[in-house]
Amino acid sequence: MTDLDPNTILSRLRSRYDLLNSRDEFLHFKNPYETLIATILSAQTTDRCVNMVTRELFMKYPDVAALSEAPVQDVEKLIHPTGFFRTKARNIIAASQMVMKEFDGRVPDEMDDLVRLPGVGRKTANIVLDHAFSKTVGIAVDTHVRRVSMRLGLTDESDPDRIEMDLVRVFPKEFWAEINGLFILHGRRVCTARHPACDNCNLADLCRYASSNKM
DNA sequence: ATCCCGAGGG
DNA sequence: CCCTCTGGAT
Repeated sequence: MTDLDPNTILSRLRSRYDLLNSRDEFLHFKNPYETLIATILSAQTTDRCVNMVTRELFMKYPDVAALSEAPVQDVEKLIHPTGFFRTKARNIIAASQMVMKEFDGRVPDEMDDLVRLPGVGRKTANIVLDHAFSKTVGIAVDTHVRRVSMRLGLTDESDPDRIEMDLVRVFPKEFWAEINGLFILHGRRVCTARHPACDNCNLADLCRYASSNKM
C-alpha cells in the first residue's frame, strides 16, 4: 500500500515531539476511573482545561461509586469550562452508574464493554485501554490521524476502520500508541487542515501532499 | 473567526 | 451522509 519507511517517519516525529515530557498537552491519569472520565471530558477542548477541572472533580468524586451518585447540576458546574457540559455531565454520571450496575464497579478493560458506556466511542475506548490498562488494541483514527495518514500516502482510504487497517499493517504493534500521539500532535501543530506548514515539516520530503503542495 | 485528541442521533 | 452539543484559547 505504501513504500514509506515506518521507521523513518517514527524517528523524525520522535525527534520533533517529546510525548512524555509535555505535561500540559497530554492527560496523565493513572487509574482507570480517572482516565475514563478525563478522556470523555477531553472532547472539543484542551488537555490543559481537562487537567484543571478534573482536579476539583476527582477531589469531590474520587471514584466510580461517588460519581454515580453525584447531582447532575453539581457535575455540570464543575466541568463547565470543558464545553458540551450538559452532555458530558449526563454521560459521565450515566457511565459511572453503568459501571456500578453491570461491571461490579470496575471500569471494563475490553473494547466491546467500554464502547457500551454512554459517551464512549472507539476513540475514547482506545485511549482508556492504552493508558489505563496498557492494552493497545489498535490505532484510534481521528481527524488528525486521518489527515496526516492520507497526506503522507500511508492510506488511500477515507473510512476510519480501513485507515486503521492500513496503519496497523505498516507499523509494528509496539508503536501503535506512540503513532497515535505523534500523528495527532503533528496534525495539530504542523499538518493542519487549512494551511499546513509544509515548509516547516520534517516529513515534507517524503510526503505525497507536500510535494504536490509546493508553490 | 476558527479551532480543539468525539459521540450520538437523524 | 448530515447535524448538534459548548466554552475557551488564540
